[in-house]
Amino acid sequence: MPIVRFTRQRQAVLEAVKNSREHPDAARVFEAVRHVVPNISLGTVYRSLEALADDGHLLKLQQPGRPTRYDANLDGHHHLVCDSCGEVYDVTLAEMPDLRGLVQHVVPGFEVREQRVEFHGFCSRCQKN
Amino acid sequence: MPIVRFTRQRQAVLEAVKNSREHPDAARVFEAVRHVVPNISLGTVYRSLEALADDGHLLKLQQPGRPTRYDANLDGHHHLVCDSCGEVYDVTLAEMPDLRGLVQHVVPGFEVREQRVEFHGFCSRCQKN
DNA sequence: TTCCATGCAAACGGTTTGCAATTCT
DNA sequence: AGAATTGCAAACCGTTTGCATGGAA
Repeated sequence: MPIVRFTRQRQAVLEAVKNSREHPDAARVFEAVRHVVPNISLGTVYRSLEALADDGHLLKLQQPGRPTRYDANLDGHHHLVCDSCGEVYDVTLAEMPDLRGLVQHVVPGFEVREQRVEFHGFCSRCQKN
Repeated sequence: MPIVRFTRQRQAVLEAVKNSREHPDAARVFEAVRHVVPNISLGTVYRSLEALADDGHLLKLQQPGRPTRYDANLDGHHHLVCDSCGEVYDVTLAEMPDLRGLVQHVVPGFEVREQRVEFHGFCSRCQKN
């Protein structure tokens, strides 16, 4: 379902994600947006993020077991996830081999659309544990 | 915390995952285990799965937005995820390039432990939508 | 003047947790 | 006798949804 009305709320939500240097989740976006649209509701933030992601304005960054984060950086890039604090870093890689061919034939009839490479580990801050 | 007592419940939970041809989630394991340990509780199933995964007896297969699935196949393998029905297929790849080196230097001090490649798409059944 | 979008609050679903009772491969 | 583990139920937390109101096209 495409966005029909680009309302004040949705603009503010999009701006909030763009202006954030991290990859904020709904709660953080809510915090930030309240300063612009004081009586916005959390439900609207969720619906706006969903709509903006569906429309390709945002990237949905789903971390299992953690709140979904959103990313306004639309370039093809990969993610470096700290397994301790959950922080997600963007990683732009010049050369990422296309691995889809390796898999294509394994499960008959499966249509491989996308490969997702995530690198996991511990950021410098969390290594001190 | 390592498993100290390998109780009837935990054995049954482990067996249930091993005997399942799919990658069952806690609810499915609960179903299966009740036939063996009738009055086991769902909480215990969760705690057993967690403990078994921590101990390396099971692999935790977290799909964002979907219930966590468990995998008794401990060989290094990758996953092929149907974005429509959520089914997860194991994929054993003879040659998987090590991509960690590409990333190592991007975020200073980050210790890259693991690379996770997931292939997403649609299984043959779901393509008929 | 539509009907899409919002605010609110309640519901949802998977998972976790507090606690007293049980059990000890 | 001590400590790990269990069953039970309630709490948790991120997210979704129903519904009446509001506002953009």
